[in-house]
Amino acid sequence: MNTLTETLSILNDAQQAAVTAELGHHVVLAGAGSGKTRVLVHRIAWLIENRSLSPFNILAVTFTNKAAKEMKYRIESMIGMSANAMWVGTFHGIAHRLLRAHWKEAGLSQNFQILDSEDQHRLVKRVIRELELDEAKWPPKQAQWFINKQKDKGLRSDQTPSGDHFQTVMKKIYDHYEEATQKNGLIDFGDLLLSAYELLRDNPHVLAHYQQRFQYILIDEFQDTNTLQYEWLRLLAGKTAYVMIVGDDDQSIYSWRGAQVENIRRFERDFKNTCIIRLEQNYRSTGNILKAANQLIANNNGRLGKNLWTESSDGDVISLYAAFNELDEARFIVDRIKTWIKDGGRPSECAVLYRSNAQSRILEEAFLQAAVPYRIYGGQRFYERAEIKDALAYMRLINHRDDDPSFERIINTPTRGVGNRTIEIIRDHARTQGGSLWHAATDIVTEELLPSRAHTAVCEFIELINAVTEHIDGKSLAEQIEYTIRNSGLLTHYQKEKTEKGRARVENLEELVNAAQQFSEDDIIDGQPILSAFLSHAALEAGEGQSDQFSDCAQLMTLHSAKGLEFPLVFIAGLEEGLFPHQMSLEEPHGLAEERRLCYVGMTRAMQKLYLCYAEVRSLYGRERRAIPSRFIYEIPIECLEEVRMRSRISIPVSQVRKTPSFIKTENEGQYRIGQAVKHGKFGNGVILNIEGSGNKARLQIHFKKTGSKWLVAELAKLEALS
DNA sequence: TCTATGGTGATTTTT
DNA sequence: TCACCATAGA
Repeated sequence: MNTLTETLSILNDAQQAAVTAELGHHVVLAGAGSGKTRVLVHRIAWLIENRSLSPFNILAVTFTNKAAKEMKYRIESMIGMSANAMWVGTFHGIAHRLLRAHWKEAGLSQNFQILDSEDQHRLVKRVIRELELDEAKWPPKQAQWFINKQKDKGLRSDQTPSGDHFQTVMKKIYDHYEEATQKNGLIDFGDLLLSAYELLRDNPHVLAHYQQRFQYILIDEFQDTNTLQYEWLRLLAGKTAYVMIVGDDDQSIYSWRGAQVENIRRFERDFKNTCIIRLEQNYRSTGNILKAANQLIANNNGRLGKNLWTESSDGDVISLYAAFNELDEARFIVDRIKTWIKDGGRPSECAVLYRSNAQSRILEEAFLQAAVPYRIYGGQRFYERAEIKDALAYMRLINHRDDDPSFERIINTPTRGVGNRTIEIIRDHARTQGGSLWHAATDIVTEELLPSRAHTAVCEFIELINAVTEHIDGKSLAEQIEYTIRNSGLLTHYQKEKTEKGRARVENLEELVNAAQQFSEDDIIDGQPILSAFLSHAALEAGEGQSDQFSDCAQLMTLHSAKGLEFPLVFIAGLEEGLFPHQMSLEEPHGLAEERRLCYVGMTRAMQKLYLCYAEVRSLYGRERRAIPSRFIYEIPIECLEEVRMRSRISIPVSQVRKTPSFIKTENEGQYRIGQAVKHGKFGNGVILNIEGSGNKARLQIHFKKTGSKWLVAELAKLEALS
């Protein structure tokens, strides 16, 4: 296999060590831009060619579909054969596959459907209403968050501790939610993982089968794994599989959705004789950018330790622009991008990164005004659009009559005279008689329990679904969908909307038929009926946000969505206290450290040139506020920075601002630790957010449940430690 | 069933 | 400020 030996020689020592490491457990600490994917792909190829492992015995897990696809593609082009026997996928995708194959052992119905987060939100809302709870007091969002958090920890509703009133109510909502999903054969994202975990845990023969099969397991972005994913891995790996995890603790930016960086350390403990390999040579950024990023991240405590270096030159210094306000900031950025393009660069080589989506609007306007092509990442994805979800709800109901959320979604979409009152009657009937909404509706119709107009409307709906079901039988997937959207009245409904939006919706529906056409040729999943497979695909892979993804545009996105990407020219906008680091994060234990990692991720996206921007005045929620430059700016070595001055405006030189770094705080740990729960005589319970100094002289920033954040002197505060 | 109005509250996102 | 919601009224 010449290709492999040849390409091996272009890898650096650390990369080669990772690729050719003898079978065992490995942690690969892969810094930003250190060629992580390349190592993963080579490793797999090496295992197949030099250790004669069959692709069949390898499992590779990623977090996003995009990463999974890329990995699979690169492996196939490297080993020169199809890697279909190998399982490469996301945690959710693999869990889904397991559950389809073993639905019976997992206690699911054969045609279980996947709820995406919007579906989940609706269902939680429905449950809260049914429990007659005040929605203002018990926001569905919060309940949804609670439920997902429990599932991330591996807890079913009956396993969640009921403590105070809040816990008790949440638990009750979770309980009813779980009942509803089970009754309707539905499974949410968290449930996919949890059920897959329980499947392996409770079925020794299933577990043994997969343990025997997967002799080698690779997991990418390990810093993003949550408790449940970790336990699942432990279970699946058993005592025999070798596991290689790849990750970077400095790029852990998802702790707020359950990711546990500590899993990297746990791995070293739980998997015996683990060998650590560090990839520290960076192939992406210039020396200055790297030096600045290294220095910044050095302010965090408890790192696994890693220092990126590069062979490339220092390059340009980082430019810092103090904008007068956010408009000025946006104009400046667009102006510099215009210059970049004028000098022969491409728009797509430029990225503007920001902390919160709200910042994108002003930027967008500036791009529009200057006629520079741009694209905003994120936003609504294809399979999440209302019209697409409507169409899919029809398909789901056709596929499975007991899918209540789908029933509710389309019973009156397009409007067909089934009002709230009627739906309420159907719900009531379903509740008292048991069974699904569809079942209740057919009951009500045969027993003629409705006023005549509503009766006809419901009758027509039932007949419509039945007729469509019958008619599309035996047709191809695309034909099925096309027939359904045409005959359900959905297409006509959107065609009637004369707005630009309406036109786009019609186009999207047509695109859906197109997607179905392509699907039937590509993806065939383990004997699952094609429609069912397509519906799962739609839920698991929401698709790209925008259609013009390949055109040459400047890229606008949040710092979070920039992870994994790289651009020659990068701007980080809004480096201001309260915005970045965000106020909300400052009120959370370890929040600041994560914000700093986010900044690190942002900076390390830049290959050639990095701009940092902040506004001296920023309007937020309609109020103009004086902004303080972000502490992150001061954490960058001054020799890497150069302040940009614009025309007539006067800005404060960095050196001068630097004299008053009053907000720079160290996180020295002493008797107290960050995240610790404490009790104060007057303020009640709180959590330590920040520590300055040490011992009794230390000042503690504590976030109290009742009164918010306060700085207190440890000696005087008389705190009682709770944990 | 559609539209107007007012109250609310406002990070980060993948599956 | 603005977008999202729920509810009221035509």
